[in-house]
Amino acid sequence: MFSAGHHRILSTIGRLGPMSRTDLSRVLALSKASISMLVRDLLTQGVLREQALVFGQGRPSVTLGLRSDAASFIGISLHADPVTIVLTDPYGEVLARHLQPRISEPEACFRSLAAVVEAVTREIGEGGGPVAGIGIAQPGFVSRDRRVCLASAALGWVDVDVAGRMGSLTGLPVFVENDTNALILGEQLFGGFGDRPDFSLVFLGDGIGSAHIIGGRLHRGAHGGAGEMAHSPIAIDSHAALPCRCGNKGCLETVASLRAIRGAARQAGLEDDLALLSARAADGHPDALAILHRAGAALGVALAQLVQMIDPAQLVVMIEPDLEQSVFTRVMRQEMETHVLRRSGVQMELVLRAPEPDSFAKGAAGLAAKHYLFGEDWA
Amino acid sequence: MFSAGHHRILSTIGRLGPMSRTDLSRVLALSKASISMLVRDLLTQGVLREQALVFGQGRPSVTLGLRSDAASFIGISLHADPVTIVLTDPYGEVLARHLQPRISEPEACFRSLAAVVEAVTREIGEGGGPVAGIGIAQPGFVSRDRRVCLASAALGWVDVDVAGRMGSLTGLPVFVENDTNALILGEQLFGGFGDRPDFSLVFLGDGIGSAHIIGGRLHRGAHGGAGEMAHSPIAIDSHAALPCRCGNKGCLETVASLRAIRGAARQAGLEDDLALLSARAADGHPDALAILHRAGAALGVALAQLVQMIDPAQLVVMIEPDLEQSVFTRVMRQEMETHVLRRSGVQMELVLRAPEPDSFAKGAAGLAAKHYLFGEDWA
DNA sequence: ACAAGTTGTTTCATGAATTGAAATAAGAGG
DNA sequence: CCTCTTATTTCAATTCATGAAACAACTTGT
Repeated sequence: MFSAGHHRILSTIGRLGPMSRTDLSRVLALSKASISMLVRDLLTQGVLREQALVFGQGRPSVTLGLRSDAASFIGISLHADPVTIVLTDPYGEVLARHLQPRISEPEACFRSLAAVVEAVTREIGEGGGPVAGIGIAQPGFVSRDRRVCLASAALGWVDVDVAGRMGSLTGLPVFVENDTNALILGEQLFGGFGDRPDFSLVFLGDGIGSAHIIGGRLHRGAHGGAGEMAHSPIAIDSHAALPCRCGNKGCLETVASLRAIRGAARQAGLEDDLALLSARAADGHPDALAILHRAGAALGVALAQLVQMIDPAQLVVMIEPDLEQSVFTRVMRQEMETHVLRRSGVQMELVLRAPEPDSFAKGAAGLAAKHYLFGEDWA
Repeated sequence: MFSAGHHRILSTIGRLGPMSRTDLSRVLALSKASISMLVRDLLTQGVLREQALVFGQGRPSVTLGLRSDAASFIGISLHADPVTIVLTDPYGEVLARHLQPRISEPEACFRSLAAVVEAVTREIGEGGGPVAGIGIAQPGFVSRDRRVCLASAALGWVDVDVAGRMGSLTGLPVFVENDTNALILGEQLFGGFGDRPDFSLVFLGDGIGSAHIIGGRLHRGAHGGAGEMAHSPIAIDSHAALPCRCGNKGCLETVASLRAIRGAARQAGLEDDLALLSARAADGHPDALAILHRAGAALGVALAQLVQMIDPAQLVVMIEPDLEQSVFTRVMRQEMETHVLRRSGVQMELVLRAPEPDSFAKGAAGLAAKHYLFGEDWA
């Protein structure tokens, strides 16, 4: 379909936004002649469009952008129950959304998902292009080729050939990825931060996950387990260290996860609702303050360790808006900063971001979009 | 000098060891025709040699190896006082070694180093090829282009154009790198472990440093600060947390560095010698045991965090042989393992390795060797 | 000893990707 | 209307890599 040259152009425009042929020639270090030919192909194929004239000295340049109806992508999140299925355009705009109960038995799960994919594909109207692929985000470990779920505790899956089965049910290319990894890849492609070769993402939910983009590529680790931080021993020597489901004590997850925070609130006789807890803390309720302080401090220490080890240009923390304005975030930030050595003039950017309900599914769609735009070996 | 194709062949043989043309064609996914031509060039240029016949079915294959007299490389370690300067061949074999006092004032330092380089270059006899470049390993931060020392606390340097000055003094290409980074790059090239795309190295000395090879490339971080672990807050809530020179308390360095171990030994009224301390611990001396146990446990926790976050295929810990057989190492390993979640059947390899006196200088020479073998943009 | 089979290496004409230089296009500014 | 500047296209040439076939050098079986 596309040659390597075509993919280089598409991925550049996908990452850096619309630009002229001359810009492309500069960025890609290719001759104007090559760009001219490659762009012509992409225009006739209906993937790019000439979308504006930019006037300066000399002949105006024509900015080239992705056509939003070039192709559509399906993203499926198995991160939580209900399962989310979205259809997006190449910019990550959601064109359609479905929710479904999560089914653990693989075959039944795939059949019900395939039925939704079928329906969504048929529903595409004027605005959307043909579906180019399916991305699936799921908790657990995924094989390096993004086809097989090696192990997922949450789903109870071991060595399930997700891409194979879904592929033969739908006839579309399928890409499977760990949920947090899918999330960061979605951020990378659709997040609108331009081209950041090195950044990390931490997701705070009922569990805690992190993922890293290093040198522009997802870092999956030698065994696909990179980014595990939920069981980092943070409160290890504290006398109050809680036992964790992993068998150790004092894991980050036992203090800072939303589940842990709600649990601590219940134990203290408070409502297990984050908004209420934050409000109580803001009013000065000592137990509420203590719980959020402890959780924020623990996460802050873990973030500091991440920053020291990985040194990302930017750290995106996905956190419930209910917590964002609370003492939790304040303490987290402060604790992180005290434990990060800083060379003068050098600063890492910390970004707080509220997870949207579609975040994981959009990330999953991004997997398919990356394959379409970037080609076979983009990660 | 060499084309990209030539570099691909040289780097493959440098990393994976000698191999036949047909092997190269398989590994590099290039046609036999291309390999044939490229190899011919390298043979006539005296960089490769046909070094053995391997008999199997059919025509025997000719293994191609790097000629050890193809080129020599100079490595300079500013890691500690005395400065070490070595001359190596492309296999990392040390052909000559010089020691010099470390001079802080940049210009004087460069002049004295350049004089040694001059002398070493003249001394090369039969065995060695022409000097192809100089690598410099130094504590502190280095610019992304490996030319400028941005900041080095140990040397007191800020924005010193090391490569520029040394280059004009010697007329050779110069590459500067952080000392721990140079060490891991040396391990990668000369370590004899073949081709490991993902591994990490921790150096335990008076300070503690780590470095990571990710996807076959050094991970330097967005600000060149990746791998910092000396100030990871490990013993953070312990009542015995010691103040650290960084201003915080409970940093890894305050417990596990050799300096800290020796300091703790002195405080306990013991000799500040690692071998003696290990021996005492082996005899059951309670203070010695406590000191080594505490240090080993702290490092073990830090290693666990590293493994969880990065998930390397292999973790090389460079540690004094005096400690290697002691309770320190035993506790370190055990503590690390209890805090690493393991998926069944998946194992990370922990390698203990004694630092040689030339380790840093050899790593530095490796910088120049990589440039020679791999071409401009290898990291 | 000889033929057949297997694998490694080289040769050569071909094709694809990319390029530099020149030509052309489309504006701004006088 | 002319000149200057910058963007884009055209075109012939070059570089790079390739597939197929030839050639080489061994092992194995008879």
